[in-house]
Amino acid sequence: MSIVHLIADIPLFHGLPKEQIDDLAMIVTDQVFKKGEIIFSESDEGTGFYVVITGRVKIFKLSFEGKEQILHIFGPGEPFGETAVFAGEHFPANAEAMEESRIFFFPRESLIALIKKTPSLALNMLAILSRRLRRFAALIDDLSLKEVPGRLAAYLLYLSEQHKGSTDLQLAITKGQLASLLGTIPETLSRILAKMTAQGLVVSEGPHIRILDLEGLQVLAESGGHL
Amino acid sequence: MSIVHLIADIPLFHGLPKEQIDDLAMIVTDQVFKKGEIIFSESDEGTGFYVVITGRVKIFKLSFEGKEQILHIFGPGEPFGETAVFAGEHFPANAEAMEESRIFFFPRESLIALIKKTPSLALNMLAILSRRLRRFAALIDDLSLKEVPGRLAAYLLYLSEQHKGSTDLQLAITKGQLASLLGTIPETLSRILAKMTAQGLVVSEGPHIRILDLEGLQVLAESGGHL
DNA sequence: CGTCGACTTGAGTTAACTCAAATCATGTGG
DNA sequence: CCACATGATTTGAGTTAACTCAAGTCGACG
Repeated sequence: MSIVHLIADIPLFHGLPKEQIDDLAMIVTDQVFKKGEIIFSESDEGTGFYVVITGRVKIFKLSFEGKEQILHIFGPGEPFGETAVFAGEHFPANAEAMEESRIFFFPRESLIALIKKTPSLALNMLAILSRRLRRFAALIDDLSLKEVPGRLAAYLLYLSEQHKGSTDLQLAITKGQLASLLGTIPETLSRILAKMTAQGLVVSEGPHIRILDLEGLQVLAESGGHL
Repeated sequence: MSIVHLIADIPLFHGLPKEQIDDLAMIVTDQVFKKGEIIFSESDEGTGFYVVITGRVKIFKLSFEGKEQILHIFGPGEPFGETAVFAGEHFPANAEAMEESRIFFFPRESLIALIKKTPSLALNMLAILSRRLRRFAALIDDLSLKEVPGRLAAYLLYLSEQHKGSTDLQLAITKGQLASLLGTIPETLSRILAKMTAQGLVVSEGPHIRILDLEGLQVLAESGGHL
């Protein structure tokens, strides 16, 4: 597929006139990152923003001792690194390709110029940032006010919703990564899954998890999460 | 001061032509909330956004058991509740006046219409949301990867920077609220302050905290925080 | 002076952590 | 096709930071 079509397919740019898409195609940088490659680091200067075309990218923070907290996992069509364009000089977190990924990079000035010309793009961008703020608020809520079982239950319910309410879930990430996403470590996650299984809430076999007691999980997620 | 001047003084609206300020003045709702009054709750529909004119407002989440996590404390000139305008139907958290506060309310449609007309406003708004995302990322980092002493140290250093590097700090909030801001409880905060005092890092007398060992605090904040 | 809220301190409990080791799946080179 | 290296996951044992509950202190204000 041509660069122009790939850009036009990015939800952020939906509805843009052809001319401006062409402009974007002129200035885009097309890159491929291998699995595990760092796209940018926390201290790097943010000279532009990125969009995932294929593959997956994780945005994460690292503690002093090396423990990681995943903030986002982005897939095709999703932009990342935009806050550096609008707010500051450096990126607030690290970005790494979780698998071989094709990434488009757009320099800062062109995005700002484009937004000035295109109100609908500004509103798209505002909507995206607002949704992320909302997700962050939920994550803070979870980290601060819920225990790990509650977070896991909430996550499983979220996955279930994504799949139209299916109770047959396939993890797209490893359990270690899930642990990092939930703000815990693999050992703890493993133990809690074992407990949930013992209580008949779920069945877990490798990356496949089946929800047995949807209501039970809901109670767990809402009540802060004591198993 | 007139409504028009008050609106023109809001940083978000800086640089707007007089005509549009007048438009805003026509549609603004001017409200006063007493200390402790709820401005909106998590489940409320977000039909617009707010700006603090005088006083202070806290944005917070509540756990099932009633523990609170403060997400923001906003003062004069700062907007809040905007994410509901761009992203969703309901507010993602609760808002309460921490003291008697004068609050302006702007309905959703007028803000969106204004942004369509005014690219610089869009960029202002994007910058504000980006800065908040950044702050949230830092908070998530703290909650997930640092222990309470590290968070407290980081907060004290932040306060010191706000006051041009002064080591004489005056808390603008109660220690209980500080605990909630740091994602802990008053008892824990009290104990940690006592420990820090015992180690000669700070002196704490009521709402007044003096930093004795700036470097020590920096080490504590950066290293995750073991006292 | 008494009450109320804010703060501190003590004692006991626990969720989640660290460290260590065993198990399992996968894939590669011989 | 097998043996071993690699990474993911699980399980066990011990430790700890931070929590809950309870009690007491302190200061401001009516």
